[in-house]
Amino acid sequence: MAEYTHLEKIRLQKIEELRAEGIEPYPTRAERSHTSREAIVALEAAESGAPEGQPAGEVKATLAGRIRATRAMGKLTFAHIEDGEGKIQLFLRINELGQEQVDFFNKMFDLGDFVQASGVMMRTRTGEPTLQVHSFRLLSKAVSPLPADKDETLENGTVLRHAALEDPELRARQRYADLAVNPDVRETFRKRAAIIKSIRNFLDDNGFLEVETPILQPLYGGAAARPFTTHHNELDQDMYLRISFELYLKRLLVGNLERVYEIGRDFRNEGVSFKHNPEFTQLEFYWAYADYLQVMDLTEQMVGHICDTVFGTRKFTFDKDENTRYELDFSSPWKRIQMRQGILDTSGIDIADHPTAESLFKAIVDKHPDQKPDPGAARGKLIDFLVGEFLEPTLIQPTFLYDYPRDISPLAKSIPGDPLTVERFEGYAAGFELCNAFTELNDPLDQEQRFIEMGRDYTDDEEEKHPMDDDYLRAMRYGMPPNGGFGMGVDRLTMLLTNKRSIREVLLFPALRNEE
RNA sequence: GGGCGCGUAGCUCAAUGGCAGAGCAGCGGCCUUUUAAGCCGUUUGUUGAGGGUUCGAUCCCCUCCGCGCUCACCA
Repeated sequence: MAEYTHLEKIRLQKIEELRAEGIEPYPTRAERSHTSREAIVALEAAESGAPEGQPAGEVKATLAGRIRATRAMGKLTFAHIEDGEGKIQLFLRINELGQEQVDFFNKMFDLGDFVQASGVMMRTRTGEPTLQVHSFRLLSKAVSPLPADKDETLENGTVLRHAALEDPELRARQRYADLAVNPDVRETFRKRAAIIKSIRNFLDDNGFLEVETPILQPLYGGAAARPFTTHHNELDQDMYLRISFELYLKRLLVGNLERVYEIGRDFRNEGVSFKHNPEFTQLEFYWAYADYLQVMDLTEQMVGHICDTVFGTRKFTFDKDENTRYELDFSSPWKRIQMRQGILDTSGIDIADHPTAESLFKAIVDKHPDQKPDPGAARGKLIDFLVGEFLEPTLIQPTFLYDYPRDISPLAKSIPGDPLTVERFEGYAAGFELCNAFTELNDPLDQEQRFIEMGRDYTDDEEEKHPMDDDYLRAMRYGMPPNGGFGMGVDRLTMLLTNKRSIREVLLFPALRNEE
């Protein structure tokens, strides 16, 4: 049973009074002839002069929206309502409505209520497009007041928001209220939708087939992450929520689907941070007869396409923190840095001189006594450490970092003649990882060996071990075409392109702890 | 999980070891072109929860809950 606040009790009382007067506060149907924007456009069209010198016609409109501000002045009232496209002013006057109706509006209508208003478009003394209301009705009564805010328009035209809903917890927990009062939040999620649509259009136009693979899997794989575990009662079988799409999508290449992609949710039972949410949206594609260099080219084209179609520019501002602003340019080509060279340039260590973990560990602590790599780490993990400490922070402009150590890339194909290195790249921008791709391993015997190594050597953490996927190996044994694969976090791309510092700003309902 | 910080009215925020405040919102008035409308009056609190110290705690201490930053973790 809800506990009502003082403000809510007053509104509940109004609902009763309305019903007592025979007015339904939640009518079943609504009418609307124009959105706020359409009404303003129609007014401007009428003002700009009817064709062939006809007098400007009267613009009649029925609008619907939520009351966001009211200014009652006795015999007349101004209000702003907001719909999906913006705000528009209502003008209620006794001349058209009579004193009783104006008083009724002022007494019974509150901020947050949805209303429908019919009338004629006009301009006020200050020139603001306004609906002169001839009739109005309640569409939906709000019991709880929206988090109050007020917009002040300064003389230079900028809008200053007062008492806006800012608490990040409240905004995430009550996203509905956040969306209702913060138009920029709505805009972010429109952008996000447009980004995903743009990805689909690009891949569809390049001959890729969109597919759906299991989220609920008997075995997880394709990434190094702890899974969520669940149970199917009827089958009496433990199941996992997928941590990647990779192994299922590559099964499809075995089945002669040559270009496939999936956009969907991955689940990783890991920590939560400004760039990690337990569930996140991933894009993966696999492209038969291509290698990682071709995938690199396609990545540039795809991200460029997103920039062009959604934003109309390839230049973006990203505020890393209060004091750090990056101007990013996603124009082709991106910088390309070979990992060995990049590590040498930033840390002074040539990993090619150190083919064993022991040797590399010694080189790191000799050269950088302040650094604390894990003494028990495998060579690949130490290389990863060097990248994270020295190289990654320098990758501000969009950059492909390529040629990765084999032992942290169990699904990627080795470079011919270099058994320690695989054909793999990651795309970086603003210092963080955006995407990950490689020439996919298609040798079933090599793959089996990698699974064994991963289960045995890669980690002591039982949870992180790569489980052997026998069905995947069975698929590979039928023959898999050489191919290039790609994965990208859609949330992180959206963060970069919309200048949001936290993944929670681009997720409608981010994971939060239960409220008490 | 570790460290640091925050939690006060519907929203944004003050304040103090001694009656808990402002603006907005709300409620009652006045006001026929306002726009953070204005003017007069006025209501609203388990100060995140629990415990302790104290004559007295919103403030000091402890525990817990939630959030933020950060480190760890996170191909």
